[in-house]
Amino acid sequence: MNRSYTVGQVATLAGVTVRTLHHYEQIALLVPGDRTAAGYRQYAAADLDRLSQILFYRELGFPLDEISTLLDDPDADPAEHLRRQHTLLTARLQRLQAMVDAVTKEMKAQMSGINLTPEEKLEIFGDHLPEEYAEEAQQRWGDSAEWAQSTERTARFTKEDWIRIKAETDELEGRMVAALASGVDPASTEATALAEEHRAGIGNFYDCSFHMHRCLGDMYLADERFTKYYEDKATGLAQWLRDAIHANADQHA
Amino acid sequence: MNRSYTVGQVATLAGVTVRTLHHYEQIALLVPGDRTAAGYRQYAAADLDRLSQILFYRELGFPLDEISTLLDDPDADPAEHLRRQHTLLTARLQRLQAMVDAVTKEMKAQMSGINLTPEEKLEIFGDHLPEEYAEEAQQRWGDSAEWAQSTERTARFTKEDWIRIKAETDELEGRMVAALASGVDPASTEATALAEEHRAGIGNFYDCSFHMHRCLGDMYLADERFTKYYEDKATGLAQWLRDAIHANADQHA
DNA sequence: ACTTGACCCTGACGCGACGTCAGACTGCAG
DNA sequence: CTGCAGTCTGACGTCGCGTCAGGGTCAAGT
Repeated sequence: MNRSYTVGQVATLAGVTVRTLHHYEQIALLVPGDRTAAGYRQYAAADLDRLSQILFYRELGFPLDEISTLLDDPDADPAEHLRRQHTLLTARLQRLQAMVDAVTKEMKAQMSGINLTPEEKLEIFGDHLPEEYAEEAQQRWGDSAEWAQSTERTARFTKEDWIRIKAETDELEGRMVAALASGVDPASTEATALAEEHRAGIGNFYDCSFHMHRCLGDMYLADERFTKYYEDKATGLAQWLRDAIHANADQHA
Repeated sequence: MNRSYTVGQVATLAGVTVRTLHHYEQIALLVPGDRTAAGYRQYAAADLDRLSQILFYRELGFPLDEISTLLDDPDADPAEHLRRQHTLLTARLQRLQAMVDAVTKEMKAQMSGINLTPEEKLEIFGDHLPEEYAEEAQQRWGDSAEWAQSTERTARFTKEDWIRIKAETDELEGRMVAALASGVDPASTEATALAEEHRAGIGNFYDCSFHMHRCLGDMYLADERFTKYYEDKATGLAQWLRDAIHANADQHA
């Protein structure tokens, strides 16, 4: 019965350095269950167990303090962790797959003598935040028909498409800000026209029904990241847009 | 013709901060082609191109100075980079896949009430160096019959098997060190007996012919990592073992 | 012409996650 | 009882930036 392990043993088992284990104890991430009379750390099986979890999340890029809170969360049963880990991994797999695709695409392009523009190359790595959004979005809506439509359409987007869409969106949002600033009622025809333009813009990605548009509008208030996006443009814009969307949908009911 | 970009533009395009670009210039990793009269950085298309490469290798965990040497290598045509990137990516994909497998395995185990030992859990993350070896090994020998045999056999290894094999290897290498230290001629029967034991040990993983054993022995000298492994045990051991292996193979020719 | 606000510059310090000594103690093998 | 490998606790170093501070620049609006 191998009951406990020394730092060195744990280190070699886990493929980390002794210093790392010292560090993990200092920040109270992994405190060995016991000590010998001479002060030697004694790691128990449960400690190794925890360490494996730590290393897992670490490999996925989590900061150590977040790992702490994750693992010390009292209402997180092991199965919960496993499920989370599984989804995290599949997300990473998709990201990697995207990188593979990008590289193969560039290989093809190079072989046929075409040179991609730097913007095109950067698109893969560039949209890191949108990329994270995409991961989560897929977890939420990955099985919806709209999602499939969106990925299908965006796959055919050229660089010019992206630039155009970005410009259109910016311009539209600018007019919304102006409308809000000059006190336009979200229920007014001017506002609902803007909302309808918004819905049309989404049509670039997938067919957005009025009902779905309502849901989106609600989410702009419910999800703080969307809220922040709009509130950063103008305070009250998230609410205003949501109301305009609903008014527009009412009109078309 | 959008000829040059400001830091901010590059930053948003690439999804990094301005500070990062400043940093990359400080360490001479990415120096913008030009500056305006006022001292503003002006990034050209080639700079963006280089940045995308940088971000690629960075995402795969390369330290920045290594990226420098990689990208500044004069005899590395773009196609070379693309090939390297592709292989790196597929390697990572396999690693991730292994993690996925491990997690699913643990999920299964948990559902059936069996609890894996911490050692088993750590094996996935623990062997990080061996893991990297494995990646490269697969790139080198991934299509050989021996590789298939090896993965097939190791897949059936239990924890006890690993411990036993490790112990056996350590013990054998200890006797080799002793033989070398006491001046045993690598061509002597004592040395060839050790070499034969070494070959038998490899038999744990795959059937190792004398010819293949020769190749392995040569590689211990050719590949610096293997060399280091043996030289760390005793200076001259790599050469000694290689000679003993060849002498043993000669004997059985 | 003037202001304003967004963007840019150069230091310089801070931080997370360890690496890497130094100096001293411990445990076990021969 | 003498090595020598393993362990201990500070403490400083490193890498890849984040985050101010203090000051110049640029395009737009008035």
